[in-house]
Formats: sequence, structure tokens, C-alpha cells
Amino acid sequence: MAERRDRARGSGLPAGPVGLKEVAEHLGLSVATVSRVLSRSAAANRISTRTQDLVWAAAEAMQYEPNHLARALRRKKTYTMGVMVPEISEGYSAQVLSGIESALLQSGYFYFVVSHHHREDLLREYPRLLLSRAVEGLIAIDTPLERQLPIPVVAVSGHQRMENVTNLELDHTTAVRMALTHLFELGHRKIAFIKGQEFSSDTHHRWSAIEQISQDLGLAIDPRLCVQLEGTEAGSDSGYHATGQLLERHLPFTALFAFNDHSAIGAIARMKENGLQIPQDISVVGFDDIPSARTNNPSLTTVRQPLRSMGEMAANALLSYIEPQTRREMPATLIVKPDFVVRNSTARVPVKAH
Amino acid sequence: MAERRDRARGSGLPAGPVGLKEVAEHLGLSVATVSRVLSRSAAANRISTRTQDLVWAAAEAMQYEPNHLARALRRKKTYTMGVMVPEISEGYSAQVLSGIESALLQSGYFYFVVSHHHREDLLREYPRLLLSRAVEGLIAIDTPLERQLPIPVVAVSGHQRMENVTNLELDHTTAVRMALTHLFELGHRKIAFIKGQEFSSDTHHRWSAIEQISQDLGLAIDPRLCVQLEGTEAGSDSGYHATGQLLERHLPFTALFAFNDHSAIGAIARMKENGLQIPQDISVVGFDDIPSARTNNPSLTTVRQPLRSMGEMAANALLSYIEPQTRREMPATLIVKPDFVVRNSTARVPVKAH
DNA sequence: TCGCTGTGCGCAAACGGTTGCGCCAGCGGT
DNA sequence: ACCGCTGGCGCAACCGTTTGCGCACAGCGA
Repeated sequence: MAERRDRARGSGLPAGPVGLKEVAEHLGLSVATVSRVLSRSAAANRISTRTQDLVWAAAEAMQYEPNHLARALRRKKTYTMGVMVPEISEGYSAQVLSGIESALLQSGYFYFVVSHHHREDLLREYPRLLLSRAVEGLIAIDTPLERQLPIPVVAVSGHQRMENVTNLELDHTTAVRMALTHLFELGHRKIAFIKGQEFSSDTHHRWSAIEQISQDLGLAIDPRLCVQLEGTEAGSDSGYHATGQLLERHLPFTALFAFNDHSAIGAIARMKENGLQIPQDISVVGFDDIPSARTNNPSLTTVRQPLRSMGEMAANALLSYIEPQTRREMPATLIVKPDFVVRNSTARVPVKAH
Repeated sequence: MAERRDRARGSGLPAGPVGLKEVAEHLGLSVATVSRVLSRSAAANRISTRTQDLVWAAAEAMQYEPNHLARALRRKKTYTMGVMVPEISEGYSAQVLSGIESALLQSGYFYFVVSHHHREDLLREYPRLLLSRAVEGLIAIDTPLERQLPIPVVAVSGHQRMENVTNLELDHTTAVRMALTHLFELGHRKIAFIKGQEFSSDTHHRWSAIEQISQDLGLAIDPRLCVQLEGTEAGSDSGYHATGQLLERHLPFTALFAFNDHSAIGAIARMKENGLQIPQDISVVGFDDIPSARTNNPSLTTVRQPLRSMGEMAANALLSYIEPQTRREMPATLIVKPDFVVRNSTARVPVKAH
């Protein structure tokens, strides 16, 4: 270990990692003084400018790097957050993570990610592990929280009702209104729905919104035209299968509102197999606007969740609560507005409904 | 802080975070003894079974959680790795990350991810920051490394030639052989190519393989049928544009071998706009087998990189070098074999080449 | 000459664990 | 009765930084 960490490699530098002690010895100063200078401590103004310059120069020359662990231990500040996601390789989480990362790193924070795959044991263990790693805050993406945590939490699409938890959620009512109004104005009246899996926290809120907006528009929801995603896999397979079940019922409908783009893409694939043309025979609306929504054939009309900026918002909310200078109360809820993207998977209702 | 971390909440537990000190006092033992028991130290066999039981019981009751920072500082072992990726929200990295995570967490390691977006400054800064966070190893995904690092490194598709760096790379020769042989056997002789961006480390190795295999098969590469991806965005746009340039040259070809699935999907979209049918007019082969390769229309014939297991291999290589009991030398290179997935974007060459 | 106020810095105790070494009591052997 | 051994545990240093407090000395006014 010692040799491998040797930064000297033949130069005149001391071997091994250099700490405050080495710098101090080299200058004939005390560790305390060097620390005060290099950490820009408030007490540093009591140290002569000359000494300060010497310290900085020596630190530079000796390639001093502060030891984050020791510092964090002493200051009780780790500049580290925890992030829990269902599955990191899935587009939704990855997009949100991207926003989180951008916001956190700009503020000098790092983060640990763990994916729990909706497994009970992991949902219980990971918060413990993250706490013992002294994360200062937690972002839970589409993840149900079991217990109260002693640190601030932001839940993205989590729909928790807990103390100390800020919920960042999409305005599902607006989202659904945009989607259903779009279909309504294209003349669709018989609309099929693919509901989300039970474990996804968005499922119920979305569905409430659908019921409400349907009523507003005077649309009747036919329960026989509703299917639900199953299985824990995130791909388009479950949408494919759900649509299979739907088609087997041989009931007429002219449009399908899917729970997300993945299932919409699977649904389209399934319907094509039955000889249905999209959007000529059936209009399909997705949700999320994942990258392949645009490149799918036909490209997907969908509700866009601004995932990246949701990640940024989540991270910034956490930061503003933790950083002493901005320290403000955590709001219970942050609402973000969706966009609606009209592409080629929706069209006017066929004259003669199939 | 103190109140928020209070775990007691009316129970009889001591307030604030409980450390070894609290447990020791409660039992009338020394901190040393409690530590030895709870950390399963080798010296614990010199401690009476009765005491051990008492310690465990008390720790449980008082909800003792070891402080990772203090432990890491003393033991000089952080159980933490660093991962550098170009962009976390991109499918390739996310897949590999998923494998990395699975392997690392199973061994009790956490990891920091940073995305450098191919920016020079970040490529220089992030290794420093990760080192100062005392990561024990680094995994670089499709990321060029500037300087020697004092910790072991695994580069996934990095093609570094450095000490202390293990390269995990795909067997591009086999990959390309599978793709080109497939096209060759379908009768294709005029094949167009989309090369990768300059900054992607796979670009050159892949291209060398293409030159070699073409020669083996007796295929001539027409430079006028080659275009290159541009821009740093990861989506399918650059494939779309590159194909636009290709089509403007009005040269006959019957197949296209794209650098990756994204660009293949973009290419297909572009060719469809020109009225070309895939695969009837043009066969397209992609690379990577991203999720949307299967749901694309037509579904993509492609070379599959086993990204998840590449992530696992990378992590396990690092672990086996770091963990004392398995400590083996780092091999300079690990080669992983691709799969070939035949779907609906390739077909026999049209009788009358377009 | 005597305080008195600043300036410039060092001492040493934390932070929460880990670990080499040594102390003490009890026990068996002679 | 004395010796030596061993089981059971505590002392205290240490990991690398931070920080409250205080010491020494210089300059200044009285």
C-alpha cells in the first residue's frame, strides 16, 4: 500500500501520502496553523500574510490533498448524499440521476446510488447502510420509504406522507388533462387504459387524475378496457403482454393511454401484430418521453416529465435545506408541470370505428 | 442537528447517535472490548462468550451503528470505489453501472459516480476528487485517463496502455466478423459504414477490425460509403444526420453497418424518409443491443455487448485485486465475447440492387 | 517602568473507532 | 509456597483534521 501510494517516484518529495503533519514539519510550523490556512478557517486572519503564502506554496509543492475522511469526521459534514432507485439501468432513474448529479457536484457533494429492485430486504437495509455512511440527505426515486429517517429526504414520485420528507411530484392532473383532452378533441370516445404496476407510486395518483378528468370531459371509463402492467421488469414486455390481454377481449376502442412510453411501445408492437395500424386504427399516448419515444415507429405522442430538471430540483431542495446559509424549511410538496408532445402515434378517430 | 438525529423519541434510549462509548459505559466495559466484539476482530476470541453476548445484546438494544468514517480513517479501508462515465443517463453507461453496482454492493462496497461529458477539465479534476475521497479503486467507462493513478484502475472499453490499468474490452474482431459474415452470407457486397465519434475509444479498434475482416472476406470498403458520427450528444440524431450525408452522395449500397444501435435507429428513420424500406431495400446492423433495439421497427439485428456482465467483471477484477485474501495480479487485459442477435433489420440482398 | 492591547502562533482535546501491549487474577504444577 | 501460564480485559496511542484557549512577544500610551 505504502509504495503504491508513493507520489514521489524519484522526485525529492516525501514518500507516502502527505498530510498536514508533513507540510507543518517541512515549514517548521504547527499542524494547527497549517490547517487554519489551508482550510480557509475564519481564524486565519490572525495569521501573518507571509506565513500564509509559505503554507500555500509548500502545500502546492508537496501536492498536499486534504483527507476527506478525517475532515468529515471532525467537522461532522460529509458532503455526501444517498440516492435510492428501483434500478439504475432504467431510463427514468438514469435521467433523474443525471440531474441530481449535475446539481450535487456543482455544490461539491458526491452521492452513493443503490438500487433496491423493489426488494423488501433491500428497502430496509439500504437506508441503514447509507446512514452509517453518514450521508447528509437522501433522494428516493420512485421508492417507498419504510421508516422515518434522521436526515432530510426528498422523494421523487414517491407520494410519501411523512415528516421530514419533501415530495417532488408531477402535476398528474394537468398531465392527464393534456393527454385526454388531446384524444377527446381528435374525436376519441372509447379509450383503453394501461395502468401501472401496483408497486409504482405514480400508479394511483395517475389513475385518480384519469377518473377525475374523464368525468370533467364526460368520458366514460369502461373497466373492461383497462389492463394493468405486471411483473417487475422495466422493459416494454409487460406493455406487450397487457395489450395482448386487452385485444383478447375483442372490445372496440379507438385510443390507448398507456402508463408509460415503454408500455406504449410494447402495446404498439402487439397491436401491429394483430394487423392494426397506428395511428390510423388506434391512437396511442405514452408517458415520460423517454429517448426512444421520438425514434419509435410511429414516434410517440406522449406526456413529457422533465426528468433531468426534476433531479436538479430534488437535489437543490435537499441542498438548500442542508447548507447553513440558505437553510430554509422543507416544503411538504414540490409540483412540477409536464409538457405534452404531439407526434405521430395519435390521429383523428377513424370515421368508422373498428 | 442533535435533536434531529435523536433516535430516542420518548423511549428510554440515550439521545443522539450512540457510539462505542455509550455502549461501553452502559455495560461497564471499556471501549476497546466493545470494539473488538462488534468488529469481529481477531482478538475477540480472547473475550469471554458471556461478555460477547452482552455486548451484542446491548448494541442491538441501543441501535448502535458503527461510524463508517471513523472506522475507515483508522483502518485505512473505505470500501468505496470511484466510477467515471461520460454521461450517466446514457444507456451504455447505465447498463454497465448496473453490473458494477451489483458486484460491488454484494461485497460491501459503495461507489461514487461522476460524469465528465468528455470535458477536459473534469477529466483532470474528478480523479483528484475521487482520490481525496479515498476510493480504493477506479472504474473508467469509455473514459480516457490522463495520469497514472496510485490506485488500481479498470478501464471498460478504454483501450489504455498504462501500468496499474486493466483493460476490459470487447472482442471487436469477433464482433465484426459476426456482423460482416452475416451480411456477406445474405449476399451483400456494397456495404456502407457509420464510424463512431473520434472521442469514443471503441471507434478505432472497431474500425481496424472492420478493415481486417473485410479483407478476410474479400469485401472492398468504399471510402465514399463511410460517414462518421459527429457531436457529443448520445441520441439517434447524429446517426440520422450522418445517414443524410450518406444518401446525398447517391451511391448504391445494400447494407449499412452502424457504429451503435442509436445511430442505426437514426439511420433507419432517415432512410425511411427517403422512401427506402428496411430491410427490403437496405439491411441495417447495429451494435450494443440497447433495449430499444428490440422494440424498434423493424427490430434491429445487432451485436450484443454483454454490458451488465462487463460491469460485473470490471468490479470483480478490482475487488479481487484489492481484497487481501484473493489478492492477485491485475491482468493487462480482459476480453469479453459478444453475441450476435439476428432480428428484422437485415434480409437477403435484393435481386436488383438499388 | 508598568500595564495593556494586539498580533502570531502552538497546545491539546476532540471526532469515533482500532489495536499493540501489558496488567491482573486465577489455576495447575512442583 | 512459589512459579509460570493463560484467559479476560483495559490503557493509551493512533488515524488526519479542526478548533477553543492561552502563551509570548512587540508596540504603545501613561
